[in-house]
Amino acid sequence: MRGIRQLAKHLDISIGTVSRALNGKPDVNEETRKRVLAAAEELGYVANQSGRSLRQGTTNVIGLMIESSKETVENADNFFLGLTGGLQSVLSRHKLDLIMLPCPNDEDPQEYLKRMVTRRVVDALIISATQRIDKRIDFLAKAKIPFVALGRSSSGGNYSWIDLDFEGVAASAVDRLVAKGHRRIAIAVPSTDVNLGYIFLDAYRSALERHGIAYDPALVIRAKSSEQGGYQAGDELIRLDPRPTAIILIYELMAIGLYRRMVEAGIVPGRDLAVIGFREEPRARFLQPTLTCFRMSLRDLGAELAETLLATMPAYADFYPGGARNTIWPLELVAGESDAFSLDS
Amino acid sequence: MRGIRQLAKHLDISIGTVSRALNGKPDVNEETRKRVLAAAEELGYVANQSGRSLRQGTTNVIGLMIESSKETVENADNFFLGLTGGLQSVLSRHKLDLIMLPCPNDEDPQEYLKRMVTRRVVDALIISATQRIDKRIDFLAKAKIPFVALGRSSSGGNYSWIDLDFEGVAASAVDRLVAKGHRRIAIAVPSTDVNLGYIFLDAYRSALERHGIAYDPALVIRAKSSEQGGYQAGDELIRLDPRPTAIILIYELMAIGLYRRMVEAGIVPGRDLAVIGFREEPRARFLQPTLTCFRMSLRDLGAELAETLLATMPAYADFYPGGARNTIWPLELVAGESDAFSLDS
DNA sequence: CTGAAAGCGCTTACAG
DNA sequence: CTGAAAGCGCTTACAG
Repeated sequence: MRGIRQLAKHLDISIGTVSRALNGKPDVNEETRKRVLAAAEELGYVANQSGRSLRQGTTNVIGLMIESSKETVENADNFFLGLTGGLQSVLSRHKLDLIMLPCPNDEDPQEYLKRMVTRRVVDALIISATQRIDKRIDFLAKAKIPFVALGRSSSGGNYSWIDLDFEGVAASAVDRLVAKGHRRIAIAVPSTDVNLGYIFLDAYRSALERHGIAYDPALVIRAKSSEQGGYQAGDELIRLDPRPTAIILIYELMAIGLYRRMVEAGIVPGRDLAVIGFREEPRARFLQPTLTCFRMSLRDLGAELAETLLATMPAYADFYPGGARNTIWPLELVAGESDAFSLDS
Repeated sequence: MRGIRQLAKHLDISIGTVSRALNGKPDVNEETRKRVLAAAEELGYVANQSGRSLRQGTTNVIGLMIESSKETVENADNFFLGLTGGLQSVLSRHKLDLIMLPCPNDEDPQEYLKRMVTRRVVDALIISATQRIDKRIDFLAKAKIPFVALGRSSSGGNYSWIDLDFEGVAASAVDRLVAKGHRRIAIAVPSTDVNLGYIFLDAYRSALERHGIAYDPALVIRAKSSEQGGYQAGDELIRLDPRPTAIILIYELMAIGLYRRMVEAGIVPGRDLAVIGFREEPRARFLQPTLTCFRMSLRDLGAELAETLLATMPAYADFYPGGARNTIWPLELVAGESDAFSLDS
């Protein structure tokens, strides 16, 4: 007998009025509202979410799905935690809460998603690590669950997504290296089916062709997106003959492993090999020579994700007009020393 | 009219029976159960969680609270994601789901916790980053919400916690350094009020005294638990006169910044300065010389956390007898090259 | 401006 | 073994 009923009894007032007062409905006497608010505060009353959800048909919770596969865990860094601040800054305007949904390794991501969605734990979802073919997108679209994807995919039709500007990064990395005289430019891409690998590689290829440099599949190194992967990529790199004079990494932490392999081989990054990383990262900031890479605000990206998501939710679409949105998120070059030399050829 | 009612109508059976069949209650005809399960699968029916929660009074969801302050975001690494696998491996046995609750920076952790708890979004909680005085613990105890803390605190009475073996780590680090002839051993501890800083420092102090070495407050360097912090700690270290010959870091990523500062100063870690880090970390694995540090399984820790939590929940206590538990989680020394020299004195 | 009542989707005593 | 009914805690038309 705790809950709104008890609070109402305490105030000697009906539960309907209590509810209206608490929820800021206009048709409540200001005096009454104050009394209700004060009593709620005093007794520590907060509406039971299950009761609300059941009645309203919404949970007021937004889920951020995370695939906690071994590789993700090692590499996600604090990418996701970095997003939460921005996401919450927008969601809190609408009294929506954010929860993170870590998909267990041994559960199929689509099954997990389906379970969370059909159980109605969340009103809407943010998914990430989109695969080239991603069944989750089709499922969410079919189930009419509002969602936004962090990452493009070939799946689905007209859905909202935000993706990093892989094209811009690849183009500006290649441009920069070519301007410094490089012609044999290697690239490290993920060994998995994650869509960004394809996009990045395509963009690299186009950029090369724009400069009249033939695309050479031998210079594409597939590696894990980790330090270990960077070490392995370095290993492959030094075996290439003739050796590339530059390498573009899709994942900045690879630089740490790559540097280490280079040093072992007596190759000095920034002098014998130009290196360009991807996202600027506190962890890579201490590399020597400093890494040329690209900067973005995770917080701003989080906020944009939230707004894009809300735009797809009928209840909030009015605040964020425009409907389904597709955004390419720009990154800004941060010049370091790792590619600060020119080739004398 | 979707939901269990629709499913029941489809099967031409009562909703009560459908519910019992779905929930594995014994008093259901096997034939009926099969039909229900098949139909549920076919129609993609999953019980609405709000309905269940409201009726049962439980959500079957366990929350892992994360404070996403700027410092945590930069430093948490994948500590939390690393825990989720182990947590889920245990929780899934009881059909409990895990969600992560990121507390916004601008919200008081206790208020956030209170809101989540009173709204009944979760049945129980795992909290971390315990402060020396942590109001959350008192609140949860008073509200009778089952919880387990990752980290000890001076707050609260008899509650369940698991904490890393800071005493063991400090003792074995000091023992090892003393055995190699070090007497001036510095230590880097967090600049915040997080409880582990106090525990670690106390243990370091006792270990020194055990070896008859006087405790010197000047050798205690307060720094942020990050690479930047490591760099600053290094900066302070080289200003100390006489300079310490060894340093123990409470956070392994500090080693990256520390190394960098040492190299700038012409001091070679592993030759001129002995360094011992804390938790082994993929990120620090590529340091040269390799870092002496301590190993633990995040997955196992997650599993232990889950079992400890379930032991405090009336509905599950039978499976995990023993009541409130306090566990010191051991770490195993991984010898590296960063302290592999002896002082000739 | 307020109260009484319906009903969101489920589970679970209670009859039979 | 099954069905009919109550009720979990809320919000919201509907009267007044």
